[in-house]
Amino acid sequence: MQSGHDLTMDKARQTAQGAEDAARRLPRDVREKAIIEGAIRFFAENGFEAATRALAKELGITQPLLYRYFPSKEVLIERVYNEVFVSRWNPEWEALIVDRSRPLEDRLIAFYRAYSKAVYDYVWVRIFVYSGLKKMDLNTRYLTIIREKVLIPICEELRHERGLPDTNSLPLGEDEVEMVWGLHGAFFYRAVRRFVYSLPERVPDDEAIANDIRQFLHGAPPTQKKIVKDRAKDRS
Amino acid sequence: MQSGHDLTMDKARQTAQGAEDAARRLPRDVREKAIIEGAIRFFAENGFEAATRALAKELGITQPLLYRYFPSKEVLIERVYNEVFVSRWNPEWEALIVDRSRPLEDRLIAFYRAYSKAVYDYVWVRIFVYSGLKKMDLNTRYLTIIREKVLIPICEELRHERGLPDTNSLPLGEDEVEMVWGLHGAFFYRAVRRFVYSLPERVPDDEAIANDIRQFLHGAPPTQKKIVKDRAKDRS
DNA sequence: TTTCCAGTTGATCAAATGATAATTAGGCAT
DNA sequence: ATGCCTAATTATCATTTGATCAACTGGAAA
Repeated sequence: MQSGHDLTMDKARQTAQGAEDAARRLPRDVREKAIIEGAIRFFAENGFEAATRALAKELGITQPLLYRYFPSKEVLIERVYNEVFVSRWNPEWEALIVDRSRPLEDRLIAFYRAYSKAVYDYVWVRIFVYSGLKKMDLNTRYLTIIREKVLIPICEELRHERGLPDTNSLPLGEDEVEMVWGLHGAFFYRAVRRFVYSLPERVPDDEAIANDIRQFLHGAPPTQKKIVKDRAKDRS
Repeated sequence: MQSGHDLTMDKARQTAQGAEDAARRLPRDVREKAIIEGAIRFFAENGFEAATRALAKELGITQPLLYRYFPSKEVLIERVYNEVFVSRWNPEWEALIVDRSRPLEDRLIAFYRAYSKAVYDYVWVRIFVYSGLKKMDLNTRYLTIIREKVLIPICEELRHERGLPDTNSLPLGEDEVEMVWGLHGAFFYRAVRRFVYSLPERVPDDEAIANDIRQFLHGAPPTQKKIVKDRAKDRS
């Protein structure tokens, strides 16, 4: 098989070998970036237990070269985390949620659509789930931010929207926050279905998200009123 | 440290060593069961890439013994899947959803509470997510069942509830099913938060589930009516 | 051209891993 | 008590894995 191949391949191998060709002898920073981006895709696909040799192969380089750029696999993985998570959170989103010059429905749709552009992403979702299973505090920290910067503000806007007491006179109850976790779950589980369980996207995201929000806002008031009433009773 | 311990430990070690004592020389079927149950907990915690030696240590046995009971690691993992998934689906649940002698709200709350008893479980959730990341068709198959046996029936009940045309005269649209995926996502994401991301259970499950359902049922009609109306228009 | 240096590779190590074979030892039937 | 059957262990193998090091290479500077 492949008889006489070797001679003709010898030339070709230099430009296209393995999955992607990796133009030999790159400047340091270019090669470093190539490794990181390759590592992101590779670990998102195969998990962090996957072998560095396989990563190198996919990059079209040899395995020891990785160690010229990163002192250990662990450090490389750390870099992958940073690259994927740190710069995908846009602080403007926080202001968007509490901008009372617009209807709440518009704000929430705008926020979750914008957020989906950053987060409905193969690499993001899988690396987030992988690191969650590994019990990295990264996830806990991230979800704490979600809670503080997204869910609780939404709770407060909901209170305001319905003319209910603000959170100073009546602190938020866990069940109120849990209610909004429901919205967030509907939103995030869509990405999990697609990127973890490989189910197809059957409804365009923007449409599905708008439905999520409308449904949430229509459904919330009764639950919310009940919760607040119960809490007011408990406190007397 | 531990001076003179060795002598007294010698006896104790026979009954309690490592994490759990593993009473030497068990009958074949008992040991087999012990291995499987240990493997379930072990792989749920550490993922399927984890080493068989670590598993053996946790079981209080030696690693080669595993191979007296299972020809390969892969076969053992297969057994773990079966043990965790096959027998946790209760066909009675399907009947419960479509039992029109009860209010839909009651049925859905009853179903999701019962389902949560089987599925809000450290082992179940983590193994399901692990196998999803590995792209086992197991997950796709399972979620197909969820779709057919749970989500679509709920859609049909919703149509009936609101006096809308049944699915024979107007087939279900993907967006209608997607809407119910939202409920399911709120439900399942609660378990992911707890067992994958290690967030605390802040609201009792039964209560949170009842809120999910009530909110869903209050929020669904407008969305649903809009969807059905749009579809009727498209078909003309 | 020659020198030099940074990018890259091939060879290799030590530890870990899945798996196997030979050996030991516990408990039941006789 | 004795001997047999088989559960369980010890020792070991081949492969894989993260990591290291000396040698090679190609282009820019002298």
